[in-house]
Amino acid sequence: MSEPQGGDRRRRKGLDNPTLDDVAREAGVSAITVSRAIHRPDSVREATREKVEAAIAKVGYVPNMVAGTLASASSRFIPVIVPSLSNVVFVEVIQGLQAVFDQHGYQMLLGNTDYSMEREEELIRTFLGWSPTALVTTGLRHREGLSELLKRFPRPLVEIMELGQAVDMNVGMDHQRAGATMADHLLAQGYRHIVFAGTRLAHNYRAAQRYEGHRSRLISEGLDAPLMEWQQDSHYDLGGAALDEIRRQYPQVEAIHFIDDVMASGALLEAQRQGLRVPDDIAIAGFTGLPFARALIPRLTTIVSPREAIGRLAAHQIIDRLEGRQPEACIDVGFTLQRGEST
Amino acid sequence: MSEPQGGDRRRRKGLDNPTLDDVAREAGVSAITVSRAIHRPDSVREATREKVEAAIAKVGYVPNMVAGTLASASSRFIPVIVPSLSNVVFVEVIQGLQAVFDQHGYQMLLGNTDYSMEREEELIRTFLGWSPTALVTTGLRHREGLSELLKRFPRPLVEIMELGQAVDMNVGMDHQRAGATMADHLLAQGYRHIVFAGTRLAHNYRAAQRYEGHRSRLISEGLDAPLMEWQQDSHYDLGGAALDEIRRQYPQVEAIHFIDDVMASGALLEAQRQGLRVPDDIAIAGFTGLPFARALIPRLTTIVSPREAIGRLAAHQIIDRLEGRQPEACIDVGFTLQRGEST
DNA sequence: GATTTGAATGTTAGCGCTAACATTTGTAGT
DNA sequence: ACTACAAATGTTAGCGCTAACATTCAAATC
Repeated sequence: MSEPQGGDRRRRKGLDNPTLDDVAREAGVSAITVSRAIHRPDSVREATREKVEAAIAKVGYVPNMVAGTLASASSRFIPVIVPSLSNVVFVEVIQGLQAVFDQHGYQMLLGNTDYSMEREEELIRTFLGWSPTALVTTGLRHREGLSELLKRFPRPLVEIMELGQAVDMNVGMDHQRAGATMADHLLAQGYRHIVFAGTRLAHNYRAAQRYEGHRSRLISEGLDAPLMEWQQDSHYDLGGAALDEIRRQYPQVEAIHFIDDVMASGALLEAQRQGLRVPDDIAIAGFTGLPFARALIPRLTTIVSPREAIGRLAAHQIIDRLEGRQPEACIDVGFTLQRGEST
Repeated sequence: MSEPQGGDRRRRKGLDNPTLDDVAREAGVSAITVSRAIHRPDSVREATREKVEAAIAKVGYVPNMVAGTLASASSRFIPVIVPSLSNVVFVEVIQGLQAVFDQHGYQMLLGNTDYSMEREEELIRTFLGWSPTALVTTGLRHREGLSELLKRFPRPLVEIMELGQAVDMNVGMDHQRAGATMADHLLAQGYRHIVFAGTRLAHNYRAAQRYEGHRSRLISEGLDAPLMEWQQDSHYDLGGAALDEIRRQYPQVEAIHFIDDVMASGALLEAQRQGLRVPDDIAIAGFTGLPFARALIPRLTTIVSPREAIGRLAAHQIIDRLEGRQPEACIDVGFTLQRGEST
């Protein structure tokens, strides 16, 4: 009765939500005026804007972002690719990114590669179909085809976490130097039998870089730089198990340089459980600077990376670029050796 | 030369990426055939599909998801609204969701409310503009206007974390019962002076429900149920500070029931630092069941909630519904009291 | 009052894709 | 060969919005 039923034989479904046209009709203006009242309120007269706002409220209009994006050829999506969410580091980076993106009205699209470069390429290819405004991905190494694709991406692109030859912009730290710094610290403390304990280094190549830095220092002191590696994700329990295995394999070990604070904390607590004195019987060092690592007794010696800052800085590089400014293209966020009593 | 320059006076920019038409021309078929070859490969002849695939590779076609969504009135987006990413609980829920969504080709849109219901409404309204396939949000309480909007949302909707009167579907646990369970445990251990320590309970009302459960048990034993509350986010250091404040204010305190494992762990470690014996001088209980809480010495008594499972189950409810099955509408994931030596 | 000018609003034509219907092609049965 | 019918492909018309251009309107100037 209310609708001229059947009308044109060919009707599309839609969710029959109210559209711009409905608002326009209600407000007695044209659709484009409604669009302007929403997006650039200064470009319409105040009286018009008020009429439009009332009409929007009355019909319960929710803008269709998909149509807007298609028409304007630019979404407000920014995909963010990280290798893992199990690692707090990336969660904090994401929080930094999100805080800034939120403020500027951009929507993050989260992609998790689980440290697989194939998955990274797959994710990015899909995301490109959403006309993203910019792109954030982790690391400087990609599959060859992806690198090519990224080079052709005509919008801001930030590669985070490490430093080096970036496609576009870059925020991170020098992992090799971080590994070397910790090695120096351990050497300065007088330790000579130092084992590096890592997990999945083939995938987590940034951790492998830390080992490289560590190794080069030990070698240059004429020392061995043994590596113990586990093919599973870092975990507290694994840290405890690692302590045992390492002491069995290298009975004279004096210090263990762990891949991260999770493993190191697990080892530290296991040492206490076994009545080992830390650092006298065994010194333990981590990497990341997690809050609870500083709460442990003894406090864990670790390297603190400004994780949320990486996210914020990356987001700001993008926003700056989008707003026509010239951000620093490569930002070294640095790191800090945080001495605890565990070494 | 190659392009009829100027042609129509009115030309839109676009990113001039190759389109379906370009692929169609290259393959010598129509656009819709290409579309079908991509989305329902079984509906075209094998020879055609191969021609199309070759053409896609040749022109470097990337499907425009925005146009596809507009035309089909359904994206493959599923917004997920959580109150915080600082709390590991939600990170794990998200991982559960993501694992299942990934498998089925849905893209999560992450929204973070920071425990604000205004922000929740704002986020959901925006997300609705993306024609989402389904929706996941945290908690059963929403602003009034939002509840109305959700009731009218014609697609699968899951409210996670707690149990009760849901708009559509629901996965979670009974927080009041969890609080009561821990209170019972503490009472059974013989503690009579028990303090509940919480943070931002007005926002985090699920934690407030745990306190309610705790309180009702203590009251029914004729005991006081004092509450200490801090207006900041849970944190290790705050746990330590809380221990001090509580012992100052309630010198006879025997046990502290903390809002979560982070606070509890901070207190546990601070107790050790001060030479207090746990649980003899002070018993400490948490909530969540974080991995490292079990690594501490003594191990923390806590309540373990199946966090990743909540995510997985919610995602499966959605997928089931989308695929025409009839999932359980309300799933109680339960919880487990995990006894450590801290109580 | 006629003219200029900038601000406010309107008209038109797509953005790139897919639903719905239409047509052609292939395959079997008689 | 001739229908019968399904499978494969094509044609057409939008999805709801905004860019680009066109027009109208109001205030300012002569």
